[in-house]
Amino acid sequence: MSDRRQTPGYTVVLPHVDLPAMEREILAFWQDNDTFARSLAQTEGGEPWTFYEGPPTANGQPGVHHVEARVFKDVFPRFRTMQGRHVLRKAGWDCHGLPVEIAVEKELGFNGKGDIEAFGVAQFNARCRESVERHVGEFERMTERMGYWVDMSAAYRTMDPSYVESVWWSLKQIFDKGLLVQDYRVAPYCPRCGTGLSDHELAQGYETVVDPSVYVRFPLTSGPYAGTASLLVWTTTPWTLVSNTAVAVRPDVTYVTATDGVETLVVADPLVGQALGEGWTVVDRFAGAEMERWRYQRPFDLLDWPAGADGHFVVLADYVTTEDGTGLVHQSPAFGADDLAVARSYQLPVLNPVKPDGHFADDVREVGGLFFKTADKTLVRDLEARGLMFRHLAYEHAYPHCWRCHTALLYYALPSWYIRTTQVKDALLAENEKTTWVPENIKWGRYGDWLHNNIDWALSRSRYWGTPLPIWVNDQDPSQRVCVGSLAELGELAGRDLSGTDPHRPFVDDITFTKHGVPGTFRRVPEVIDGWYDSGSMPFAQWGYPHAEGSVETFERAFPAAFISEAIDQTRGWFYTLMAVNTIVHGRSSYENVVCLGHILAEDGRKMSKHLGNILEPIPLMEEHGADALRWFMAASGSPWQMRRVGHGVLQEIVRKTLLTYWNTASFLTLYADANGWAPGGEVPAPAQRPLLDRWMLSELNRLVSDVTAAFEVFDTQRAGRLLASFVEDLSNWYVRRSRRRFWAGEPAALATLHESLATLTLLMAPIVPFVTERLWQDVVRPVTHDAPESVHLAAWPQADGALVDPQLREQVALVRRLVELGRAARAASKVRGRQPLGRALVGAPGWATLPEELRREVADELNVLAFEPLSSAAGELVDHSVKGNFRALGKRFGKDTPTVAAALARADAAALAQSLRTTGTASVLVDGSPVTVSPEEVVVTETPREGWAVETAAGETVALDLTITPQLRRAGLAREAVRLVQEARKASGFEVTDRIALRWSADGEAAAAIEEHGAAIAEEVLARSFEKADLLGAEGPVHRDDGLGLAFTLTRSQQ
RNA sequence: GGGCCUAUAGCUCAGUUGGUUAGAGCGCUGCCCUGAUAAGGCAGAGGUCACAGGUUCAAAUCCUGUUAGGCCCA
Repeated sequence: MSDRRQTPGYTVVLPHVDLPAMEREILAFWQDNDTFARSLAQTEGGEPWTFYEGPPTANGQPGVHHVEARVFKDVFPRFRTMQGRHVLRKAGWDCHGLPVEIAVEKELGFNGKGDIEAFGVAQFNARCRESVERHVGEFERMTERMGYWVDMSAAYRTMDPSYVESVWWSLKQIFDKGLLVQDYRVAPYCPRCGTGLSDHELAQGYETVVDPSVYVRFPLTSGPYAGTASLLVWTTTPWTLVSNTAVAVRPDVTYVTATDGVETLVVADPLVGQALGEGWTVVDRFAGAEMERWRYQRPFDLLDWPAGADGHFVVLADYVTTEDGTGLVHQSPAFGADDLAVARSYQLPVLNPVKPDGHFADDVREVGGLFFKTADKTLVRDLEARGLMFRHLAYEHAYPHCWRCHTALLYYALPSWYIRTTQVKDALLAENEKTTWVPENIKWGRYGDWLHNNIDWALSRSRYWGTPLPIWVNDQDPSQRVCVGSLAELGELAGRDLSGTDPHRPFVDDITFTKHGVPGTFRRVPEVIDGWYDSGSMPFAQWGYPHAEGSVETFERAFPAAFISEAIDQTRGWFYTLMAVNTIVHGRSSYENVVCLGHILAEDGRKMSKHLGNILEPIPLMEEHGADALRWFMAASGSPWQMRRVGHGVLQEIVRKTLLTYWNTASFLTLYADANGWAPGGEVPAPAQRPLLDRWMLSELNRLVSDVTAAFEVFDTQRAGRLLASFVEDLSNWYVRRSRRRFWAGEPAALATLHESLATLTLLMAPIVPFVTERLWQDVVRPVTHDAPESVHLAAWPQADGALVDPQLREQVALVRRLVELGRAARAASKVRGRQPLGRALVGAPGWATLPEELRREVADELNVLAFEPLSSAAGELVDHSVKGNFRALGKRFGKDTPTVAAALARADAAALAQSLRTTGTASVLVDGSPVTVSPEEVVVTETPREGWAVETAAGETVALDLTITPQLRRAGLAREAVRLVQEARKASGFEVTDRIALRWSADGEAAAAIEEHGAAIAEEVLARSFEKADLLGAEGPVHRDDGLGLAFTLTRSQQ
């Protein structure tokens, strides 16, 4: 690989590293050694842990948000693989759908379906296919660079014939169950272009227009007001009154009858004034629910009502509002989605007198042949002539128009194919019940709510690039329909070999067949299906199930998935279709655990968009900071299930705080192991024989193993990341820092402890940051471990050794670190620099008395003090005591008397109380005149010395420093000062940390005395072979001087 | 209009089963330390924990409502 120094032991890790360059080397290493495939081969016999890849739509460039889900799709499979599970990872690409078509239309400069038809569907679809293949390449590069291990060579593509045939097979299952049906669907529709519009298209075409606003009387013919009152109905589309079917009211709204003395009208109570104006008196009030099925006389009699069909009565609907109009909404199911839904629930007919070109059918009386909008005038005149018009105004509002030709759109019922998911709603809810959602609230919230409000799945699309709906209809008797489950089956029906036929439009459109003895020809319906159905079919279609050889076995082994993960927008998308398709086809959902991620925002908190210019592209981002940094961010920064901002700042911080700290700890290990010729495997004391600090580190390590494992088991990468980061911090900034001298000396226990910690840490971090852990595995673990696997990703997940976990030691080291913090604060406040040794410190803290001497020395060392005395040993009159209640403990025992007891404690004689607690373990206070006994856990006693000390105290713990500096202490301080100057000079002269030196020095007075007194110690500390006082006049090499200390010296590299 | 999420320091975010000085990192200022580190330590500035009620001896935490932002659906 690069210029690394090989030694018999470790490969020395240099402190400075170019992480992105290192990652490229690792990618080559994995490729050369086929590591991913080996990890699968190695776990072949293991219990499967099934993962499904939700196929990204291969449309447009991959973005940073694609990295997010892909990190999760990689972390858990890597984790499970290390645990010995067999985790198949088959890539997939979603190829069909409107987004692809729109992108191609844009490339070709097209302007709608007419252009596509003129261009030719075959050529158009070929362009779509080409576009998909182009974008798949970009996704593959991003996937590769980020280290997402997924088998792209065997990727499923939803446009592949075997995939399409498998989807056909599943549709046939649904068709045979009677759940795939044709019905009407109301959608925005342009009568001039003859096409439906998507929501996206709709949004860009609103124009302000003036429409008639009419209030029309519908005389009641049944119910309590039959013949005496009329419903008052408001609409801005008089032309839809021709096909009026019902009037909707809201069941929980109060309605009234009101009269002006001449007539009586029914309106919603809140709208009486607004709808009727002045001069009306309310006669009666009733709930909307009471009005159900009151019949009325329909406004126009221009259409023949279908024989046997009901209609023209009041229906109940929750979508009715009392914001405008009259609270009574005219229903025309062919021209409103809400109307259609209501009509379905009341089994009302769908009458559509308007032809697809926007003109009334010729056989409609009076307005036959008129354009729908033009008919308004005629109809309004007619209503006025018959006395049904209550009020007629001009109404200005935004109305959707075709963005291409500016024709007013109409909401129009088009025949459409549905899957009756409402009929399997209970099964879906039951499947959801069995599913584990992360985060949990999605299950009952966003997703559960969606299931509860389930509506039938509108499956068909009047488009070109999609899985063709495999239904052939008899052109003479449309009730005869055949759903085809494969090309072979179609070939049999058509009487010719169709294998090798592209199962897309227009090729399948050309295939027709007849049935013996049945008049008419079967022709395919023109629609393709929703691309979401394709992706929902992936559990079986990715194997070509059931047609492809071996697909049945493969499918059954890998169904359902243990784990899937996508962003939150997939609740209504893939999470739903995956559950819905498989619940209908296979009788159960296809996943057990689902991790649902929040969205990724730009650094400015907004969505990334070209328009805003705040896009971060994934590959450049990874080339700048490294894929590991981006992966760590995705897995562990903030809450992955909430939306998060990504930017350079946060990635730099991850690199500096976590990845480089980890790296440099390894670098430190190899530096001193190399310097001392040490490698693991030799004589090393057993953990129990090692110093307490080592045992503490190993205790933390084994805790970490179980905690991180537990976090991964419940898919909590955030927690795993926090645990790992704080371990790295402890290892580097406490364990290594505190143990430096032992490393300089090459002490096996220290080196072994650090090695063991790093080796295990590397395994634990491998799923999240596979690159840097691989590098260190190769340099720090593999060369010194005779049976080490070739890659960290082929290694087994570590097991915690509970015997090494020592909770008491954990507490004690935590105390040590708190005391060090207090001591440092005291020093900072006293302005005595850390290099100046102090004679003694007083410590007052629960737990100090039992703290092992070894750990007390840690405190002494950090604070540079020579000795300790317990605060409590100082005579009472030198120490102030204060006592405070521990509310947490008191609250449990005293409940609502807690404040009283706390107040009593605060009033009590603190010194006596402390004394009693110290000697007898309990103390007594008077609460409301009666004595109450408290334990040490229930009070916080703080002891502070009165005078002459530098004191810091917190939460009942005190450190006090004796600031008296004797001449002896001063000389020791000067010696330390001299050491620092020499070390600085060593560094400035570019010496290696292991170089021996010859030192010549000169000084006067106290400095000279200090250096002579501590000469041997100084020499040892700075690795001086020779250490002599000399006249430096005319000395060779540069003379280092420090005027403050009055010291001058030269140093030269000593040979051996 | 409905469902869900979010609101804590200038910024990014922690904050366990409610417990009395609300934390960390980044950034800023000053000082200190340095035989690994792009590091580290101490101190300072910076908070009415969105708002209003309620429950409780005790609320950032539980409940209700409001406001603002986001996502999805109508």
